[in-house]
Amino acid sequence: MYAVPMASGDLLRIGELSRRTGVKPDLLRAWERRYGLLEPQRTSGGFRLYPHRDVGRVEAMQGHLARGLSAAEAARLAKQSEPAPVASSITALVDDFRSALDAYDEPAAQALLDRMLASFTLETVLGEGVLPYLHELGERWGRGEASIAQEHFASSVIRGRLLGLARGWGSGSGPLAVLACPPGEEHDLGLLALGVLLRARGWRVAYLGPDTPMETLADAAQRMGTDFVVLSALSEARLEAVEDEIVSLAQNTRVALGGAGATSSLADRTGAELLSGSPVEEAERLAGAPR
Amino acid sequence: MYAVPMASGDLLRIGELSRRTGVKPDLLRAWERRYGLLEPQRTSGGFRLYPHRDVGRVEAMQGHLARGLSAAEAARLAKQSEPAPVASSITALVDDFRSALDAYDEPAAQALLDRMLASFTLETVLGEGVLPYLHELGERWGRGEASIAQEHFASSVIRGRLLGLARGWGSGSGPLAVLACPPGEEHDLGLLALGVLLRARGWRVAYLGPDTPMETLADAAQRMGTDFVVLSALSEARLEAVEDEIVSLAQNTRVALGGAGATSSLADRTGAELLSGSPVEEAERLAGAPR
Amino acid sequence: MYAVPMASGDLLRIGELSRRTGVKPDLLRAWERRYGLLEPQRTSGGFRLYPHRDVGRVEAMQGHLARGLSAAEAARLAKQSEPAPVASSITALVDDFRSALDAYDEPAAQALLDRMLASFTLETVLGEGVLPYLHELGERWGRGEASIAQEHFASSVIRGRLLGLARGWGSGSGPLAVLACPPGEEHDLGLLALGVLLRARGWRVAYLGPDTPMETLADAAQRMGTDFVVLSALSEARLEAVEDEIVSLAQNTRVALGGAGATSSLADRTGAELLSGSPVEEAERLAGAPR
DNA sequence: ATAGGTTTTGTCAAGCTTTTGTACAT
DNA sequence: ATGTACAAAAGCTTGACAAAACCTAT
Repeated sequence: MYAVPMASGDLLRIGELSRRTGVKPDLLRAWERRYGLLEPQRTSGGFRLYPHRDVGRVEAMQGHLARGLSAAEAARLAKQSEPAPVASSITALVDDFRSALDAYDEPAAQALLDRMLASFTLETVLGEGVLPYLHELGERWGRGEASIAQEHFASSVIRGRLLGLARGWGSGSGPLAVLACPPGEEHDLGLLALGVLLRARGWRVAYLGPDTPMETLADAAQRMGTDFVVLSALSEARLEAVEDEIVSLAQNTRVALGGAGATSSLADRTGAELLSGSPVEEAERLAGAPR
Repeated sequence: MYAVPMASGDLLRIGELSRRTGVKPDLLRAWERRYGLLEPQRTSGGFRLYPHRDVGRVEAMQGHLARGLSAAEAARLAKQSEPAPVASSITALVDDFRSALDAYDEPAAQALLDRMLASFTLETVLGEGVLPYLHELGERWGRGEASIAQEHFASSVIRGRLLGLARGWGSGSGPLAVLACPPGEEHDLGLLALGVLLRARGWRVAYLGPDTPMETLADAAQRMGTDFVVLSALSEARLEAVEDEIVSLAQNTRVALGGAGATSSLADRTGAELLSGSPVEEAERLAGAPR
Repeated sequence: MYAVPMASGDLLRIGELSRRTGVKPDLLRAWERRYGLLEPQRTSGGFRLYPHRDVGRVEAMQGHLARGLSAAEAARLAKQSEPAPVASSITALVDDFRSALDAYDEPAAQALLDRMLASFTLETVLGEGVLPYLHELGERWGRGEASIAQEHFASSVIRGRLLGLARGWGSGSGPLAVLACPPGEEHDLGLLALGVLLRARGWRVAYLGPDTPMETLADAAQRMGTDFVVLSALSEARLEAVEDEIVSLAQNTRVALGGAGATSSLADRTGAELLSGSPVEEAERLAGAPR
């Protein structure tokens, strides 16, 4: 039964496991008895000895309970979800991705995107891979270390990929978001990422893209019967230039302002919401996802 | 794919049909009784259930009434003017495609693109479907018949699809073309189509897209060791503004000018080639396609 | 729709489903009783257990209700509608693809191919989706776990798609490859995949397909002035049967042997090259991919 | 357009069972 | 440490009910 010599070291007794997880010993035993959550070794005297990894398992159990799952389900999941597959870290892939784009090597960049998407969630790929890369590229350009050609080349590759992920994003029955940049604003990749992320959470998306006149936006929103309009700009001036139109739009529709150009004072003045976080954060918040 | 022409679809009860058409339930029942305008199914309990298409029929009825016809006549016309059900030629598909985009119906537009691409060659789909549609949309906008929102929405759908077809277009060993629009020029879909068509003929493509500064273009072309640069603009002024740079670029590299803004005199003055035909024609010519 | 197997996944009790959708438990039960909207499993004690996907179904129901449909209609649509096409990883898509083909669900399989191709590169879709599936299907058939009908069904779906991707692959100016299977060999999907991948790298391809007499092949190669002939077979015997013809063909042209039936000793004896890797690897190698 | 009857659908209650955290006796 | 007990929370089924929506007929 005990079998296994158990090479390793750290074994916890039930009191210590309880202290580390905040779960009472009685309950730990109940979980073991009822759901087989843990399978501790025993001392010759019968005391339970838990391997250190069981701390994680108990915490997973708590997490699932907190999300509202039944105890039986929570235990089942906590037992099965041991290994985090841990592909090579995303930062390594992003480094390669940067190199490929810097060298105008489109096929390599595409292959790296494939690998990122295969190993990580969409949120991670965008939030820790693609978007930071774009941000950094913009800064490098500001410092004269990257050419506009490089930025355009990279943008085109990424835009193609995002639009590919977006195909069909107008279908379904979720809430509808209309996405656009104000007149003069051409940087739309962050907004595009937001759209894809909202889609991943079940929303419908209608994408109008860069440099969209406000009259036409209001009209389109009305004709689609939308629930929600997002305006995004890197430059605050671009948003301020249409402040009045935002005010009137916000009277009929829920409006949110995003991108570096969206400030809280502007949001206050116009009656719009402010999306101050990254697309990943804001998509999560908007979709009310507990995650 | 998303498929299916949607045999059935949603069935509306009389209240909802009334809400969508603005015609009171009593009147809808009267039109049914008196003129047989509609022939709804019934629930087991006797409630009327209208197929979605009846919305259109009621709207047609309203239109005829507004033009002064008698109710009997209006109903007769509304009943007979059902749209042709089957679309098989590319023009029919393009008609549907236009309708879908006009209605901001992205999934339907995607499904139609699927059908076009499944039934016709890329050259046909672009040359007789997508590009003429874009051209027409531009003209409708010029006449105030289409909004910019519609143009942006359609552009985004089409751009996503073209970039999808373009994925991996940098790989292989064919001749390399660098594609860009001059500074200030934002209309790049024709150029994108050219790139996809060149790719279909075995070329490699590096795409820099709209609003590309000339210095950076020259630099990128050199670093990639390109054989060929294409500059495209709808506005002649945008090309003339960089005439000198084109001249110097053309001394080291083969350069072609395309789009409505490319004129033979400009080509003559700069030493560049002129792409006077459509992307389909020019791709065929450039790739020396035997047909 | 795709749904199906899905052994695991987290299961929600009615309270949690209610919390996530905002629909009261009573109403969820009523929808189940009256319209069969959901079909939850039960615990041994009789509690309902909903798969996670039911959240989407309930949300679809809510969406349709909000649009004014009757509850009965809303439920009907919510039941039939696809789960929201959420961008997900290639492995998830491949799993669904496998399930769809196993269930003889051709539209679902096509839709999944669409989504894979929209979101990933051709190399990834073939190399990690379609080809492994075919391989596995062959093995299952060998163990008697899959029927011939299943294999035929899957083959025809995939062949149709590959041929669609292949359209126009003879045009352009890249190197020309002639692809064929030797007499008696009917398994050509791997070869077809190789052709599509070579095409994606700019080659021209002439595809003669399964069961091609060697005289025909030699004649075609000569008349097209080809650079390269690929012969592929799963069975080594099929290639050995035409060993002499391969020898003479290889004296005039570059010849490569692929498929499980191609062995290095045969390649040595005939003077042909050996393609020992997967179609993806070999296409990359042959086309001298930059990588 | 009104009147009077029917169907549909969300909500609630009563009475009973299962699940699960905690307590306690051995 | 084990096993049992217990009570709160959450669920189940059946049945009923009323507001909203719809019907026909006048």
